[in-house]
This record gives sequence, structure tokens and C-alpha cells, in this order.
Amino acid sequence: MDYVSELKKCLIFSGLNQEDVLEIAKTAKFKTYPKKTIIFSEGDPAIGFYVLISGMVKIYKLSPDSREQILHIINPHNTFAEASIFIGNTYPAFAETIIDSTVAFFEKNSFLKTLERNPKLSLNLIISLSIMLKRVIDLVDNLSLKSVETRLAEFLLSEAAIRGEKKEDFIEIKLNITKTEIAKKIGTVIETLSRTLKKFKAAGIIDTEKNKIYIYNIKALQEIKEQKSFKIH
Amino acid sequence: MDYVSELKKCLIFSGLNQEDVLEIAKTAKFKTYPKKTIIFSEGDPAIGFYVLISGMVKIYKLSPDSREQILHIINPHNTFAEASIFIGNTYPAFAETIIDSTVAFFEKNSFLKTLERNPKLSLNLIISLSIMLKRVIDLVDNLSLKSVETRLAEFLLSEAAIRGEKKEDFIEIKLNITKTEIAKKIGTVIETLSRTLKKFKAAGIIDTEKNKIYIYNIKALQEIKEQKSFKIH
DNA sequence: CGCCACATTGAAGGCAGTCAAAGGTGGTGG
DNA sequence: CCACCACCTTTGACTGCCTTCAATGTGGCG
Repeated sequence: MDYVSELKKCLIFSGLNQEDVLEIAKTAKFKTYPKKTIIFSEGDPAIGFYVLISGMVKIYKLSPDSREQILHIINPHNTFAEASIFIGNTYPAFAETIIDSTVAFFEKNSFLKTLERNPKLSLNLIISLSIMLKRVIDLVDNLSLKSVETRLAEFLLSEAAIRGEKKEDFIEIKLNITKTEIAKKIGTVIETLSRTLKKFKAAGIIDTEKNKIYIYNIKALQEIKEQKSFKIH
Repeated sequence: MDYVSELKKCLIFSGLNQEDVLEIAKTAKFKTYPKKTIIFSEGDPAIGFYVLISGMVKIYKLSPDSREQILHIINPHNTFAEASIFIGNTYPAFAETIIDSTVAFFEKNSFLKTLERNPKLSLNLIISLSIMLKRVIDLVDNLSLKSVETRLAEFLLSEAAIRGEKKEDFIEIKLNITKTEIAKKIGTVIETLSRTLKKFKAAGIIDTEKNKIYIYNIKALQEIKEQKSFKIH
């Protein structure tokens, strides 16, 4: 794989000229992990940050009794752990591959030097951190103030927008993560997710099949998202 | 008040030379708000960001039925809404004064120009965003994976560390916000907070008096924070 | 074919939010 | 200085969402 051209596709390196990216690429270490491999654990020394080249990685927190809350699911060309290198000395969460993945690793100190020489890179980083912050704030909003029903509706709408395929009278979503992972992402457990999906099915809003979800009534999902009372009797 | 020397105390302007800060101060608009005034609402156009000079400001989200989740409580010399100017066009949360407050307002576009000319400012901003991100991640962790009991213990420990006064055999915390605000900060309601404080009192861990809290057994709080089973019968 | 991980369904229980009423506290103006 | 009022807090009773536990179902893969 041509790693340099992959790096150029990343938000954080966008707008940089060819030489700069080449220079930066030289400081990267590329690593490949099988699925379900922990890249770093909460509390590990924060020695650098990562760019996902291919695969899928989840960033999550664990409760003392091992319940998992997913903070982000990272897709190719996105960064993770970039905030960790500016604060504290340890990673604040776990990073684990969901499927086989390849990452570029950037060592903290050498990256800080690169950053000094490259104002555009700083700006990209600021934007990237801002986006991430907004995403986590939305998560707080959802977890603290919304029901599981609402969170699921929001998740389905967002998946439909990102990855949904419009068919004649429905939208098809091919799930690329398990329902267990979805449950952890929306802050619940598999059983509750299963029941909530069943409710939506009973209301004729969606239907499911293996790892596919069909959305028949997107407007209903939007209304649930706005929490305009939704009740199945 | 000498606004320039106040601005120099802010993390975001630290390490800048006198002239730069003076230059930046010229672009600021200073405003004073009475307590309980909304500075901006969720959805308002994000026209700039703020530095708190004096007073106290809360940043919060509202649920459809008006329950409030506080994201941050801003103290003097700290910034707020700085991420908003890099993403989207609207503020993602509410900002409201808790007590009478004075802020410095920086208009988006002119600040972006200042940023271009000032690499150190970029780095400060990156650090500031990183800290904020970590704080919100901790909030997610608490809301999703911890009980109210644990969240309260964590809050008390953090207040004790920041503002607590060590006395002979206890730590005294003078509360500078109401219990209602504390409840919103730890993601619950006043009634539940009241009951949980009562439980802690019954266990001899703390005592309360008007707007003071006395911590008698800090170790117990730490154990509750680690969720090593805590039960009052 | 049988194992293993993932998913569904039912039953039960608990944490915490809501509603309602009473008690406390501080501030303002008569 | 006191009385009233607004706001905050406490307490009790109730409810419901969601988690937990347990048993059964299902689908993919060696």
C-alpha cells in the first residue's frame, strides 16, 4: 500500500505540500494489528498518536465492573489519541481494533517539532480537536438527557446518512459492526438494544435481517430523535 | 479593572509577549452581565469566543423537557466557546452567568487572523482544547458508567483538592454554587443529590451546614470513587 | 457436525427521576 | 426590625426505564 498517499487523505495533513507530507511520513511507524487487539490501554504512557490507515478502531472507557462505553469509532484517514500527547502522561481510554487494521504511529516529541515548523498543521489539529470535542459533547447530551430509544433513533439516522443506500421506498444500512458494539456506542447493553429494535419493528419503522437494517419511516425516527412522544402500546 | 493584565493571566495567552497581548486586547470587546443572564443559546450563530475575566459561567445542554446537564463551570481566566468558531456555524450549548460576570469577547474572523500570525497562540489553543476534551470524556465516563454516589464522591474529592481548607481532622469546602447547580453538574437532580448527601452523612463520611461541606473521611470517598462496594443498611 | 460468539426473549429488581408538600434561608421593602 | 416572598432544599411516595440474570435461539466456521 502507498502509505504516503493514504496519509495525504487525512484531515490532519490536508493542505500540506507534497514535501512536508513526505517529511512527516518518514517520522511515522506503520503497524498492522489483527482484529480485537488492544493498541493501548487506559493509563498507558502517552508516547504518541495514531492515524488509522485501514481497518476500524474503537476508543472506549471501562467501568470497574467491565461495562464498556465507546467514545469513538475511528474509520480510515482519521486520527486518534492526538489530544493525549498535549495533556497528562497517560492515555485516558482504551484503543482496540474491531477488524484487522493498519495504523501510522507518530512519536510525541518528534511530532511536536514538526508542529512547530508547520502552522497549517496546527490549524488542522485545532479543527480536528474541535470536531472531536463537539462529538463528545453530543455524547454527553445523549447519555445524560436522552432515552435509549432516542439514542438509537439518532444512531440509525446518522448511519443512514453516512452509509445508507437509498432503495425504492426504504433505506438499507449494512452494519459493519456487531449489535453488541452498537449497544456500547449508544451507551446501553445488547439486551436493551434488541428490545428497542423490536419496538421499532413493531411500529413498522424499520426491519432487520442479519447484519442489515431497513428504514421504512425515516420521519418517525426524526420525531423520536426530537422526542415528540413515541409510544407503542 | 486592568483588562490587559487580566488577559495575560489566561492560559490561552500565556507565553505571549507584551505587545502581542496588547494587540490582541485591542480586538476584544469587554462586556458585563448580571447573574443568570444567558450569554448565548444553543443554536445561536457562533460569532466568536469568550474569555471570562471575573464571575462564573456555566456551559450546559438542555433536554427537550428542560432538564439541564452542565458541561463546564468556567472560572476567571478561562476561555469558553473557542471550539465553536472552528466547526459549524452555531454554538452547541448554552452559556449563562451564575453570578455577575465580565467577559472579553473575540470576534471569530479577526481572531483567526491573529492566530495565523501567532504560532504560540495556536499551541495554547491546542492544549486548551485537549484539556477540555479530556474533561468531557471524563464526564461521559461518569455519566455512562458510574452511579450518582460515585459521581458525588468524585465531585467532593475534586472540590476538596481545588478549594478545600484542611482543618484539624476534617476538610472544609465552602460551596460557591448552589446544590441545584451541583446536581446538574454531576448529572442528576436536586432531590437525588440531597438523598445521596444524607447517605454520606449517615455513614459519617461528611457533614453539611448551609453552604459548607465538611469531609471527615476522605479515604471512604476515594473508595466509593473506585466503586469498592459501598452500602448503608 | 458441533462449537462459539452473538442475539433474542422473559422475568425480576434497583437506581434514580418525578411529583407533591413542607421546611429553611436570604433578601427586600414597608 | 420584622414580615413577606422567592428560591432553594429536604423528605416521602411512587413510577418506570433500564440493567442483570438466565435460558434459549441462531448463524458462521473449522
